[in-house]
Amino acid sequence: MIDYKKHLNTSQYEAVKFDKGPLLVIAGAGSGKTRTLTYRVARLVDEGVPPKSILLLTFTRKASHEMLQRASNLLDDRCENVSGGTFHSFANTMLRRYAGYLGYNSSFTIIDRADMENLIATLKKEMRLGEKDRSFPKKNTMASLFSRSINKVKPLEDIIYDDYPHFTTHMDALGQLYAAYDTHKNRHNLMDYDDLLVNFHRLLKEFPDIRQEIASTFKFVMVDEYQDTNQIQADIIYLLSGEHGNIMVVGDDSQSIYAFRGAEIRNILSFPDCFPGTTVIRLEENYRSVQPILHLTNQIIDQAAYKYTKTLFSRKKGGSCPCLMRTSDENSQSRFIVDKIRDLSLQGVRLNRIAVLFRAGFHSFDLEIELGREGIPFVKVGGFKFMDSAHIKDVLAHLKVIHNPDDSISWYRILLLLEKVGPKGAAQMFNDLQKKGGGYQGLAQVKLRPALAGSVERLKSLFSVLTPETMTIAALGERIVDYYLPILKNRFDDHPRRERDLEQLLSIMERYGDLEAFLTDMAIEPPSASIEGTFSTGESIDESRLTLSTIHSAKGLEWHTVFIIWTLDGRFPAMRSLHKEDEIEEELRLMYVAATRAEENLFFVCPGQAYDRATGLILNRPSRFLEHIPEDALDIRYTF
DNA sequence: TCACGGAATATTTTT
DNA sequence: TATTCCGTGA
Repeated sequence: MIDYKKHLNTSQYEAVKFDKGPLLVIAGAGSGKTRTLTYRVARLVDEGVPPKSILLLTFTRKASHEMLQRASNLLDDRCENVSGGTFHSFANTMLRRYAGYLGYNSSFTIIDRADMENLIATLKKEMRLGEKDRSFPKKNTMASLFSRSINKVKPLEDIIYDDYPHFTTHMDALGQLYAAYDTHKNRHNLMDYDDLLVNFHRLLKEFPDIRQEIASTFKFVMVDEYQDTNQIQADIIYLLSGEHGNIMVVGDDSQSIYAFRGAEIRNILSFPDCFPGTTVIRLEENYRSVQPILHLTNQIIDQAAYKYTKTLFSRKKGGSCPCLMRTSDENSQSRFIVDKIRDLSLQGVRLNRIAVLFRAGFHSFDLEIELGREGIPFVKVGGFKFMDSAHIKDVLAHLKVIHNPDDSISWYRILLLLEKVGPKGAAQMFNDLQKKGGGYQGLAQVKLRPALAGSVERLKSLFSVLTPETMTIAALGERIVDYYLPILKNRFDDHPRRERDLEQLLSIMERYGDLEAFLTDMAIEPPSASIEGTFSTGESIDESRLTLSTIHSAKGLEWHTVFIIWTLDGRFPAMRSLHKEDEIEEELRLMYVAATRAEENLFFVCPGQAYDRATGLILNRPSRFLEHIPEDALDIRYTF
């Protein structure tokens, strides 16, 4: 028997014991949110609710894994069978089953952000839009624009007018591109991340009996990080649980920092209106930080205009006052941190208990150089992704066309690898191959210029030996890698390292028996960024490294000592957010998230002045979020 | 039409 | 840092 009362505080216990109906848990930073969800899952299963009928939705695979793992440890293995996962993976599962209803084939391919961008860029070129126009948005920006329009459920025009007014001149072209992008996906059986949600939502909305079927399977619905849900996700939740109303959502409005991706803080703020009769429980005891840090973070978040009021408190005694350190310039900021880290090491604080956080990836460049010079080992998180590297994508493309022969993106990628084949050539060949019936049978019949014959022959013979019916995935992968190695060596100077990555990929393939499952996982639940082999060249994978991270990537984590750099007004909050009220609010919440990562020591660092290229202004004041904090909460010092 | 080199440029990113 | 875009020569 689990002794719930003993392991939980009063509010946590109340949430865990809560039975039926809508429940909103406002879980402050470090207040045991995961613990509460975990215990509730265990409790339900413990009391005989079939695990399959519990749906637990999260934003990351890691979070969902961790919770079910911990629930299993509490109770038993039954907890592993709880339904759910990430929103995207759940949507995917349902869509594979019902794709036909939406005019899709169930072997659709999921395309990632890079694929999305490349497809848009190719279409732009084909349609000859914005040629040689420097003011035309970059592919990255276009992808954001389109995605934003979907996630905010707003027409593209509104997005452009409101958020990207400098692109209004390109309105028509962008509209055409958007339409072309959409048609292309439909025609080639492709779905991007947004489509997974949108189409699942459509399925529930447009086919009531299917909704009924799905909704009746899940008697208890739980959602983690509710403040990060967007409109579509909230609608999905409503459609799934509106009828029985057994819905528990957990989140912290003060930590909503994904509005730029469509997250709607309104979802959590107005949850009680959506589900009448909602019980609200607040978790306000913080188990992470010492009281002086909470004293400060409470004051930071007090400046927010819209929020659920809550005041975090801690029983952790001691700790010193957080400090704002003003330095002369960027480099002295870096040197301050290096010195301080030296001090801390002498006091016995290990490097992996320290983090430096910043607003944007490039804010740490100078520091990285300084750390390198001083020989202080560090990891920068959020940067490089295993799955994004070209060589991995190249190999995967060959598998993808086996599963979905219409996958134009992968075909392009494959064909572009051939010598003397560029964008034009690839487009031509892909067209021909589709006319001949598509897929690799189509490829076999394509007639070619003699100059190309050689390399294409090799590709044809590769496909002729790839027989998914009789071969394991790893075996397919091996053939493909054999074929690909010469290309790899030709293209990349650092091929030895990349070759090792491919070995890794092959060993991941060993774990799968089903091609579709493998490809889906690689798209929406890829292996974590720091795959072994990428870092471990000789030296042991010593976990004693300093962490450098964007604040976004630091959410949910904690360290003994935290430095927040570039807390200069104009950098943080960023210049571009200053004229929009809700964007400033989000910057404030971001500052709050950053500061609440610290357990014992918290330093804000602010270089004396910096030039802002975009506006031509000299920035020289500390962040406005820190300016009005009384002296007893924030200690201001100078290192000139 | 392709391949390559150099210059310019930059929010944040769970899927 | 690293990615993207453009101009050049083959």
